[in-house]
Amino acid sequence: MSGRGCSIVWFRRDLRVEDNPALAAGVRAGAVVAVFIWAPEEEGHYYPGRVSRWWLKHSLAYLDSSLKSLGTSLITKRSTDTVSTLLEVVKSTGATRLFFNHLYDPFSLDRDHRAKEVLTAQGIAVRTYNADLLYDPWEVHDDQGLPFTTFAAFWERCLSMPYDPEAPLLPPKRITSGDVFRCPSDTLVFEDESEKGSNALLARAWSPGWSNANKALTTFINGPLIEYSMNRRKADSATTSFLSPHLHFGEVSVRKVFHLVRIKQVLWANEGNKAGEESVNLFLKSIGLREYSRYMSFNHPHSHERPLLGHLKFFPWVVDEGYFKAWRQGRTGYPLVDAGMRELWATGWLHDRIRVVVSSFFVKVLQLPWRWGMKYFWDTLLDADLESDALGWQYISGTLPDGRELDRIDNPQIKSVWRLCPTELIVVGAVKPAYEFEGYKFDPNGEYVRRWLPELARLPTEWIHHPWNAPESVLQAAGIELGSNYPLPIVEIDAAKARLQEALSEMWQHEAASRAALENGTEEGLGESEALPVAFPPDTQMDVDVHEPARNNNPTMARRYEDQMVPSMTSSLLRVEEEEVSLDLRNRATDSRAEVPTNVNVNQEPRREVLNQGVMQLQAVRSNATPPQFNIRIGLQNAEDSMAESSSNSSRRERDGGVVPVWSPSTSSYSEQFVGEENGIGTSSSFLQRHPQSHQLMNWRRLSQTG
DNA sequence: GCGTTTTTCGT
DNA sequence: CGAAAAACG
Repeated sequence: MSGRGCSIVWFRRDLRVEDNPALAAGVRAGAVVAVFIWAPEEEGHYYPGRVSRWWLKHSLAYLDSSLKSLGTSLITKRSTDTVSTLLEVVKSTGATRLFFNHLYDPFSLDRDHRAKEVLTAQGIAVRTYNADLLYDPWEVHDDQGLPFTTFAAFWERCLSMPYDPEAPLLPPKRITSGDVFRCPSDTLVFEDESEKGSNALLARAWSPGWSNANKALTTFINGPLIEYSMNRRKADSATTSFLSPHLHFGEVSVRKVFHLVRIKQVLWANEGNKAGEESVNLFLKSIGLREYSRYMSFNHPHSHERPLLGHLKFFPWVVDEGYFKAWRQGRTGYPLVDAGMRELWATGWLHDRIRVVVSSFFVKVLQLPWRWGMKYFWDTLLDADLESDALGWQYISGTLPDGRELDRIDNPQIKSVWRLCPTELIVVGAVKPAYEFEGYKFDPNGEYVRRWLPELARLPTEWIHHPWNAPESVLQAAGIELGSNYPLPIVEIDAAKARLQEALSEMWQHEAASRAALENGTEEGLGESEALPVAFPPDTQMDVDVHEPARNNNPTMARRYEDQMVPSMTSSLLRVEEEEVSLDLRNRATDSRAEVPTNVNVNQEPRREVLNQGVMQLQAVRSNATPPQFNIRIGLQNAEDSMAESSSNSSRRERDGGVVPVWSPSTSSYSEQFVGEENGIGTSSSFLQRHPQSHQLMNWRRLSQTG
């Protein structure tokens, strides 16, 4: 593979030189031009937030200096069209090969697919690799070759695959630089003047860059990991790994994390250290959730905008921007929620447990549309990650096949103890006032609340999580005047509970009506247009500050059935409306599909729908009649690859980078149908028990029909 | 100790 | 809600 021309190594969210298969392949092939392309407008509404861009800026600088010490440097390009920019880079450097690592978010799946097609058509050899996951999504499936729909089963399989995840690669010793001088870098601007001040503080707490990521990993493994199972629920303990932003940008490979952690586990197991072993399992589970988020995103490319189970689209969301604002500012009147929201705003960071608290409060108490919350997380979290956050919010909203349901209100009658969903806010037990509020579980001494809500700092612990119950004298002594320097609860919990039940019964009513309509064939019966997910509205319409409604505790407030509207919080840098994009893409995909190179032996069915390559493979695996097939294969392969390919089976390895995850935008109709199918379900769990396979079957059948 | 009841917890 | 763990007697 060496010889004429150099290789482009296209860096994206794999900003490291160690265990970077694309870089390693480039180095193996000869001279390398490393390039990073900044085209955030392509991410649609998910233009990275301020802190995320701050991280990226520093991570890129770090990568550049690492590459320089190895013999080349990082070319940076500003672009509004990544694929044509790639093409330019190829032309100007005379490259003949392109290497990059897989991403699994819907934007990347589509863009990478196009990149591969376009460059392959230009005679460029495109090779891609798994660098982000233990296993590529299409490697993990059940015995029938179908993707898992529950996390537990998925993760169990991951941990018992017939082959281990790849061992991490060492960094290259030296990189032969391609003709980088023929391809000048653009200066990338990641923060504007107004953001610099806020960003200045970040550097005190965080150090982006791949070798800092390694340091964080080592620190964690040698320190807090062993206590992980004990401490994981404390809101402010420094016992998490703090790896998530590093992992998001690929500064450290998850496979390296996995291997090192596993080694520790074996060690502790030998010593009979049960707690340590358990800690590792728990930590690995959180790694597994990250894997699962990619898995879900790959198999259900719309999971960042549509509930996976369809009933939620009938939930009457409270569309109240005043609530939304109060939540963002940490002025809901619930100390733990408010402390969390202020920490998020101030630092871009939240402990996982607090994320659950604030997002549950958002969905279940305020009943605001979940996507608003997800968008806010995206804009403010240092480790904002589309797939992980989508999974998290869907989990909270009760729309995952294995998640808990939205309406988990326990035994209201039996014991006059009720909870608004398990771990979240409230556990009432008349007997134990100290544990009346869930806050005490995560923050038993109120230290976390006091840190982030100085106005409550002088309140005794007894009342710190429910100041509205405190006697007036106590409040006075603490210098608190509720409704003045700290808000009264924005929503009474009982009122919220009643409203939630009301909303849920409304949801099921609508859902049943819709199902009935479907069965009668009168599909349009119940305001489908109203209930159908709508894409993002024009920014102005949702601009949060345009019209702030008076804070009303009025129970009859605006409710809407569109859970798809997301206020725009970033200054509008968006290029096009989403519909336009997908329309555009649909055409493009259809047009280009026929042009997929078919000069490769494995590409036996070039005309096959490329809708979801993972699925295609899995079907092949299941039937066992044909080996897995990749409908898109890159042009030039060497003989080894072809042989590996033709002898492949379900447990094949993809070390040598033939596969690019493919998603074509016609999936939009696919997901709609998925949701549509699920509308026929009364409760997801019972349905799944009765028809454990129906998810996949209906799903995949639909898929092949769309072809 | 061990059957029974209570509490916890869940991606 | 239902399984698993803890607490009870």
